[in-house]
Amino acid sequence: MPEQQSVIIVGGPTASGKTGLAVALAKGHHTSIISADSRQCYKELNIGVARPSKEILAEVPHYFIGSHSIHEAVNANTFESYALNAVAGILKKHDTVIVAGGTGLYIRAFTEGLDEIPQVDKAVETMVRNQYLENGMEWLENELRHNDPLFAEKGEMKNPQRMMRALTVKLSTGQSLFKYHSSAKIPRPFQLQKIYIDIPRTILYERINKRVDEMMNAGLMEEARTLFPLRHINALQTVGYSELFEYFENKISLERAVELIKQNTRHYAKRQETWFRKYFVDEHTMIKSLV
RNA sequence: GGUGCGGUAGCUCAGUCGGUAGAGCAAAGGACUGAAAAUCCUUGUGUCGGCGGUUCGAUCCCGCCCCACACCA
Repeated sequence: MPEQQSVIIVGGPTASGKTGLAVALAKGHHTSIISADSRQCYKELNIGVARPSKEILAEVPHYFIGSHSIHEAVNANTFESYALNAVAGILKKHDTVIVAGGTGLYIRAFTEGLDEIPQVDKAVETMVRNQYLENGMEWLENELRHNDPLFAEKGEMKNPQRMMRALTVKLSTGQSLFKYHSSAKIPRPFQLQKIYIDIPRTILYERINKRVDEMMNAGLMEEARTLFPLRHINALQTVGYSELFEYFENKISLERAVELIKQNTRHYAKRQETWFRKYFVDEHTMIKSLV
């Protein structure tokens, strides 16, 4: 079998040590890293999203770190094309690329592809959102029942985010969101190796708690304060920022905010584990425990 | 020392006009194809502070004790 170019995926929950492992691998293969992280890609976010240090970024070329603005609409689709494009470029000079990150959906979009769904009508999207904010779940439920019975029957009818998306797709394209879905994986022109970092829950939680304290010492509060006026932007619905925004609004104490950042980060890590448990189940996966 | 108010799930508390009890949060599990660090779903047996008494039956009534808080001395 001929030597093939390959992509090494490094996944794991937040604070599990993905950055360290990815950097070591990248150095070993003399190659670059593509971050698969839905928040580290924003140039306005640094401390709170545990972006790799300047030193690390200078040592190993990174993609999708500080590459976008919170004012841009970045999503799984954006990442899929961005990453495929970056990988193609890197593989012209190297045989291996490292893709490391904690956003499961992005990694899957990159390795397996998303189905083609036409661009939705911006005006429709805004209308749906405003109507929901004004009239609530009942309105969303009724609209979906009338316009997209398929989703109403099989979709998550208690999840406003998904419901809004489904309704928007249906109203702008005339077809149910579910009609666009196929479970087909899109083949990629490279071999995949997957590494999952598995750490005992209690140790992971200790690391998270400690890291949050370090972030606060590093100036997370100042970073959040400058972003406070923009707090309604989607990209800022982020653990570490939302809680401090509440503190700035005098809704909770600083002590409570820090406590909540830790707790919400733990929740986040748990959700990542759930996602990855499913994604990393195949013969190409290597489970690596760093403890 | 006296008086008052409490002691119920890991935490905050509700409740049982006496028939062994339930919410929120935490925690755990899960879903998830253009907001994914988001969004959503599922899961609640605990000597109802201790020991006695009354009762067919007490976590609920009575007595004593222990603990916490508040006030008075």
